[in-house]
Amino acid sequence: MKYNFAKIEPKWQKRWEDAKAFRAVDFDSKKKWYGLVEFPYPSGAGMHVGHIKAYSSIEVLARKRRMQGYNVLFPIGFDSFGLPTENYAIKTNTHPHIITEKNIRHFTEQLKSVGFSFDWEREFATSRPDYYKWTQWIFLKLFDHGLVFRAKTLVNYCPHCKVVLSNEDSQGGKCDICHSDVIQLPKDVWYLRITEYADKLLDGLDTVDYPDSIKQQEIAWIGKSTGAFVNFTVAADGDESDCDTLEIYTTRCDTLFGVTFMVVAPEHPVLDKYKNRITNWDKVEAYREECSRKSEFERTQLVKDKTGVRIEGLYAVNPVNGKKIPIFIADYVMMGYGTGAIMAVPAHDQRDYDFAKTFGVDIIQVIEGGDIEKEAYTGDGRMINSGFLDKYDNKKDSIAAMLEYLAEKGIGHEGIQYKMKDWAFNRQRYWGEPIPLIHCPVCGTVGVPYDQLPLELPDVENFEPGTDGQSPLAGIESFVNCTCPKCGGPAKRETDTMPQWAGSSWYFLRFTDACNDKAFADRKKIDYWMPVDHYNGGMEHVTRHLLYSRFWHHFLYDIGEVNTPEPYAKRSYQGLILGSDGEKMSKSKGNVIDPVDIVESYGADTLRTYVMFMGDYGSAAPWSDESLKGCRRFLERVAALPEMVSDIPEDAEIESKVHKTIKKVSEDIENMKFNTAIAALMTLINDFAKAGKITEWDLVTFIKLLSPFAPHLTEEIWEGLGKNADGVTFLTLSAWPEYDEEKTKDKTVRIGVQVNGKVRGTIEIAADAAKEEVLSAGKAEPNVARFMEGKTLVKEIYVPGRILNYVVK
RNA sequence: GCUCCCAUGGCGGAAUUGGUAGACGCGACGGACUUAAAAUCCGUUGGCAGCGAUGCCGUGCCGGUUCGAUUCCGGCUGGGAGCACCA
Repeated sequence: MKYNFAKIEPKWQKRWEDAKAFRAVDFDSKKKWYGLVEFPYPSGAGMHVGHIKAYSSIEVLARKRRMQGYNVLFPIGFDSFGLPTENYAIKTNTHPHIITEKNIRHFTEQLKSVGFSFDWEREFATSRPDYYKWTQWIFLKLFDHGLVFRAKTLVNYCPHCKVVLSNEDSQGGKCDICHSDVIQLPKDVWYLRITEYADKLLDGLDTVDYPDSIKQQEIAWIGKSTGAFVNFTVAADGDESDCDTLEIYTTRCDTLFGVTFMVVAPEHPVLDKYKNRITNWDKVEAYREECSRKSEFERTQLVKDKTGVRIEGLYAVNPVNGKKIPIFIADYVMMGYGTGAIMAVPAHDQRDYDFAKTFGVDIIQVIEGGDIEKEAYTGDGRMINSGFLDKYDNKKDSIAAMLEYLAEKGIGHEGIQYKMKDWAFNRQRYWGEPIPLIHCPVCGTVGVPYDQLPLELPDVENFEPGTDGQSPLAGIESFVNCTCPKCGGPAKRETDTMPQWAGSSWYFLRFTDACNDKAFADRKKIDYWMPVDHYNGGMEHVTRHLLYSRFWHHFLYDIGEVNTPEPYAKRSYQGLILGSDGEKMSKSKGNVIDPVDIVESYGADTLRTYVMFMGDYGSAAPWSDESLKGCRRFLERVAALPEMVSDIPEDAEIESKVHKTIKKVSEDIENMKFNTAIAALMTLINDFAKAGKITEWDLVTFIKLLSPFAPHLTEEIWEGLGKNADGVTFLTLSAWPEYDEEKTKDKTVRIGVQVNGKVRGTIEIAADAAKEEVLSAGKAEPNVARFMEGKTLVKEIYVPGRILNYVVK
């Protein structure tokens, strides 16, 4: 058979589609398997070769599962709200809706050309009202349960995109979309109380099958720490009656006796309260001003050189020893973590130490060890200069003792802090889900009634965000003005939209029931399909999409809408495909590979096989046209296999090799070791070539094993064997081969024979040979005998089937 | 700075979790076919020495445990990812 992929591939894609071969059947009695890939953002650039790799793993598993008799749900949709489309709309003055639908058509065509076995009947896009109706519905549920709140705080703001960003969207101080520097602005924004779910998100990790790297990244992002809140007293010089408490958070409350000053964040409200008491207010205000102009990036640059201003006219009192200590304002203390104020222990904290050295504050050592003349000592040791704590010599005991003391005196208590912050949720942009809230002057903030959903995104003339920091929706009076659902009085709509991540936070649920207009999904269907059995996606989503969607799902579980707290039973990730130069693919470097070009010139099967063969699935690997051709050569040899089939009796040796390959390929696919699965098939075809002739069973088994990787070619061979006479008995739905364990075992084994740990020869022995027999066979090996001659045998080690080692002196 | 991960031929990568290092593919070299090239097929391919059998060296570096270490432990060096003044 000549390998004409250009003819074969569209032919089978059409036949599978016509026969609805990959349709998932709700409530089927077969065991369900739900495989998920991160649905694409339909950008104008079209599909990237990285999409192919990301989707191929679950594709291979899904095809194997169908052959194993599972009822498989392998869906696809589009995550179609977002800034790139909106920016393109502004540039071309075309409605984002039109651009989006066009891009979706393009993506669909491209995905189909690769032959992915998606159930296209469940396709949807997050920007369509019948979908975002339910995104809004879930938002309202969050609102009803007190998980949506508005607060004026310092927020991350991208001046380029003119939009407020969440912490997750501004990792490393850079905007997630345009990569420009993010600045901090005080702004009134909507938050989702994800911190309420911090513990559930942490604990849930123990119940799921995620790689450690993913779990650790989520744990680090959530950043749970246990410590203590302690109340210090602040008072004005000369007027002790004018006092207040200043609460701090610390993880080392046992060092309280070493506190020599306090530091508050520049934005701390205590400053405003004592404005009239602060004698150097000019300096304090100037410093505040200076800090507010710095970007997050600048603020984290000067790690060594601490800046700050001493607050004159105020002092604090250390609650454990009554000592008066100075208070400073400095930007190394953040308003967003803890209480925005710290107790400074310069002897045992390097930042406090640097600050104390710069400002000439006392340093009192309270833990023995190190050399505090040079640097802060952060290790463990015996407590000193610490009153009742001096008897303790480790931090666990001293912290426990101090906590007890604080509780007894009523000056502090144990507490928990998280690095993760609440999710800033509104965006001052057009192309997103309208936030279904109404501002009523009488009733306050009121949710849009559920029966009025979806709150449709109105058409606007101009998609450009307003210079006043408002969404384009703010300019549409017919949208803004409404009546309050509670009191019926005039009210105004919220005009901001939801962030990019809203639609993807629950999309996997929609796939269980994509067309439902009564609920986000039918509960029975959720119960049948959920949780997702295997979810593959990129590492870049671990502290964004993965965290957000787990949060929403935990919430939906808590209000009784879904059957499990965790949405994904198993998560994996793919490594990047780099350009042939080893660099990350980018247009500017000119090293981008377009999957469509590869499909056209080499075929989808070659592309699919290659991305799975390139290397370890989880690692980055550079693209190589030469290696791609190697996979093409392999498939051409496969196409020629039927010519080798003849009516001969099964050769025992070949049969054993086929059984071993069934085992190897089956196990490797389960372990996502796709490269070695394909290597095993290459080895087998080499063995076939050496044998010259093979049986039809050999061939059929081979193409079944290869089928998940190269479904079109193998389907064509299957048809050529007359196995698809009815037109619907597809190879890709046939039974996965089973192996006979007995036949994977060799009758004889070659083992290495070592003398003092060095291999000196090999012997071939019966697999079940007795130890005595093997030991004498080993000694008989001429080269081994040469190395043992004249020496005394000290020890003989035989690991059956593995190694034989003689220790001689 | 902290946390985690990684290091194997000219290249991508294998190695049954302590048991013959380098599977499979690419590239390279030699040969067949061809007027020629491409394609295809056959052979060789970690380094050094040797006609060869074979020997020595070899999984970033130094040391340890072990009959035996790519695998385990300690210490370096180099690279990657994440977090980043988190109190």
